[in-house]
Amino acid sequence: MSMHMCLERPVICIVGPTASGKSDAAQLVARRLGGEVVSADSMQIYRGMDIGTGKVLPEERLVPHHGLDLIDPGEPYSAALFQAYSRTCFSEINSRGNWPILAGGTGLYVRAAIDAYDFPSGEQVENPVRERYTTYANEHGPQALWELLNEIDPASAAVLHPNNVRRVVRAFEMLECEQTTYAEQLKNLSSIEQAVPALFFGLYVDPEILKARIDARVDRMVETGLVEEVEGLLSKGFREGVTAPQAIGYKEIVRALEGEISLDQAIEDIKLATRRYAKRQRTWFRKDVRIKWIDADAGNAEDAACQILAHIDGALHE
RNA sequence: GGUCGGGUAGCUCAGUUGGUAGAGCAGCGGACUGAAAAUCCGCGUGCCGAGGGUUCAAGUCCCCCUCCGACCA
Repeated sequence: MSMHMCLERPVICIVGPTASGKSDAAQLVARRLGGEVVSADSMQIYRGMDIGTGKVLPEERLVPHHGLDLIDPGEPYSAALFQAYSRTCFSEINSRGNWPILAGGTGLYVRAAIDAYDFPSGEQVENPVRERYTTYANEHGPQALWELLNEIDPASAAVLHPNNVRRVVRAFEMLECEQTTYAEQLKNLSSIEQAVPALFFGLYVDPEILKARIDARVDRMVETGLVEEVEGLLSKGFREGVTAPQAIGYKEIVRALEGEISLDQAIEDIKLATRRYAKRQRTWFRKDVRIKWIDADAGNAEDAACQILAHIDGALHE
């Protein structure tokens, strides 16, 4: 059950694609406003994954940060957990008299934090249903699994592509564990309802410029020890994780370390995967009409922060 | 200088006996409420190196020029 939060100050959301400069801008806004940053990033929650996720390191933090280093790479996590976590952060930050600044590129986490997303059966992460149906799809094919869903929940099957095994499995989970259906939850979202007061800002960077920035950033990651970071994680059972080993920058270095590809190839693969990720982020955030887009082509965090602060000022004096 | 191979989409290349062209990758667009840096769907973007010729019709055949590569001098 999501209840609507009352905060004295709206959550300042700063979103955008990877390498757009969200983290720096968020810090500067927070420092100026008297705020604390809450990261909405599905990979920065993992301890030890620092360089490859572009995490703001402790010595670089100008204000308190939340949402970083929440769990070990082997542990499961979910948007539902992030919803509960982020809202706890918001109310605590609020009670300290500070501004909550939500910054991140994981669109689902941002929406879970701010919007009236309902996660019916609480915070439970693991259940046997997921594995059972995934196995079924592996053995009988995606189409067969989809047809199974179509028999018991045609409405959900209708909005899911048979090849999207992940979502079809998720639909079964909702049926069997949560007394709701995939289609039903989708319908509830047809109009955006916010559960938390918020102002949205997006950092926009021209794709060509962003590509150059991504390339430079990946090179810098390798120079500052990405390979060593991955080696360290591997020795601590990194492979056992479900989500963490899928992170861009990590899966490619693992392949290089295993001799499947050269390091140079891994670096190229990381750059490409990051670019494609940025593309998906652009698509996700583009449709959210609440976002006020800030020109961040120059890559100047101070400047971006100033623009955001000016808009906040404007919004408060309306 | 000579011989051969090649010049087709951003890249790598296909293209039957002549009927104005198609794959992969990249790119672009999109979906997405419990793995989301994940998962999934859609779209070919073209002076076929330049010019001339044969033909109803040329990426395809002929001539010439040009560029790249290999080999021979």
